[in-house]
Amino acid sequence: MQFLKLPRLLMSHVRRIHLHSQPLPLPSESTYRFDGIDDAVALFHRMVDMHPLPSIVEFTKILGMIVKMKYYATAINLYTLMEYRGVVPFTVTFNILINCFCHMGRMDFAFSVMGKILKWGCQPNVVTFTTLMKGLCVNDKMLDALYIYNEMVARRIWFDDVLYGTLINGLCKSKMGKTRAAIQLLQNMEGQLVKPNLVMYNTVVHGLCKDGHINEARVLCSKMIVQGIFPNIFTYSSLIYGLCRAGRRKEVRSLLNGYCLNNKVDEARELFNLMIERGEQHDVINYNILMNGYCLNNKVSEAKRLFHRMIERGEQPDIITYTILMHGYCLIDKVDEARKLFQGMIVRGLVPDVWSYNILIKGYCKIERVDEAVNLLKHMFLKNLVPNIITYNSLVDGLCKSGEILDAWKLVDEMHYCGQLPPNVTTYNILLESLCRIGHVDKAIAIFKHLIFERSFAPDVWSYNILISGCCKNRRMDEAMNLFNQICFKNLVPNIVTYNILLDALCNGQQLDKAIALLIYQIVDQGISPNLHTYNILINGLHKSGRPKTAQKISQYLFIRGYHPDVQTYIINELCKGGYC
DNA sequence: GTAGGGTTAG
Repeated sequence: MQFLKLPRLLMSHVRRIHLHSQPLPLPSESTYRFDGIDDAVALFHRMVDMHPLPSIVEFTKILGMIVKMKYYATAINLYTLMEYRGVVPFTVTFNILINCFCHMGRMDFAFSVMGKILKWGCQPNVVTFTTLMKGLCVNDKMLDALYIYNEMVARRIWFDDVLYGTLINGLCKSKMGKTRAAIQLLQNMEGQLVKPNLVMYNTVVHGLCKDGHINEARVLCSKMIVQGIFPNIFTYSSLIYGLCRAGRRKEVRSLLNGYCLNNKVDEARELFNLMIERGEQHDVINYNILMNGYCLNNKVSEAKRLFHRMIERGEQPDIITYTILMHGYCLIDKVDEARKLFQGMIVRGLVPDVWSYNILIKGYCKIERVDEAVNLLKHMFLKNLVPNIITYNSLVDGLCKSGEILDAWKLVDEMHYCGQLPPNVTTYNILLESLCRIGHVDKAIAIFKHLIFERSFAPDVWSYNILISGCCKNRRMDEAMNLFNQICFKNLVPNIVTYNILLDALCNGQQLDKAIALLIYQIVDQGISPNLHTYNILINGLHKSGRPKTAQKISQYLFIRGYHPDVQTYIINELCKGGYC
């Protein structure tokens, strides 16, 4: 009866094989080569019909190859058939099965195979646990990884290098930001038989660089070198990437008009040059990382010079190189320059993708040339490129900023009713922000409620920030506080931007003591880091109200808690000391 | 026997 439970897909294979295939002997040397999945499935079916049955090793080999072809569901179905026909599986077969479930995101089934392993009298081994661990990491269930650890300890299974590698990679990539746990793991390995390797170090170095901890990354590199493990192209790439990012603090950029005083992109360049001088292997990716660093730090001309140098040296720019440069030009509103690069890319035989179109569309929208953006959208359709949500959101934003809010709504309604690419929270936030910007806060709040009821709109903290800011600007503090309280009811957490909006409103309303209380009892107490805006709002507010001493006290209060004021606050404080304020 | 990990860019 179990046969009836086999999926239809498998049944069709079964029927086909019985009707058309002649029994063929197994390849004698037990190495298989398949033209495609059908070929592999056909052989598997012939095998389950043989008398006597081939060994489990042969079945397992084929299952392994099917998994390599990424046909996970097929492998599971074939396993079921095999088991039904009386072939006795062993640990390796089960490991393959677990891998399939992990790839399909079915961790529950993957764990249930553990029960199966024991039922068949087999023992799980380090591969079993590594496979489960990888599945947990990929499916973002890092907390359950502890289970694996406990089970391995209980069963006295030693960690090998693959297991360590899996765990380190999982920790660095986890959404919970567990890079420090990965560093700890590297340290723990010091006394073990299994030694950390270059890839493990590179994974952690990149994790640190990605999170902006460039100095820690450098320390780790030094440790690595002491242990006789030398950096390679990946290590350099991550460090250059990290340095480029370190010089780029969003709030510093916006406040200091693009002049970054703590710019590390020059250090990134030095490292890049060093890498080349040392004769290290380098490629288009290294150039792209540095070019992007220049672009994001408002040094597009430097990026362009690097682009020419790259071509002179015979390195071929790719689609990402062009997109990076186009983005750099769009950031400084030189969209025509970006367009020239776009054309240049096509002349070189490169095919623009959705991403490169999106950069240009966003660029045109930003400089309020929405017609050009719409033309590009039409181009995309002609080229059979499918626009994504970013394409549409850029257009919606462009239409709003050009004052064509009705057209923007029309587009969003089309997205909603068409259903192929429904609007997301960002789309609606763009619309809400446009309404608040032109002072239609009542309308924004009404639409906000309507969207929640009618379109199952799930607002995020940004949706609330937009509305709260709208209320504050219109001196409607009660409504702003009401919305602020709603955030927690929705299981959302206010962020530093939410607080900055409220602080700004309180300072503007001369309610400085309330602002200070908010800083001390809500922001700092809840462990939220104040940013440069927080300092400026409060320190400026206190100075403007003639309370420079309180301003200094607040600075000190934050300083001793590890929050350091930034350049702008420092300048303001210095100016005030000199009596310029 | 045979299964498991791994590093860089928009």
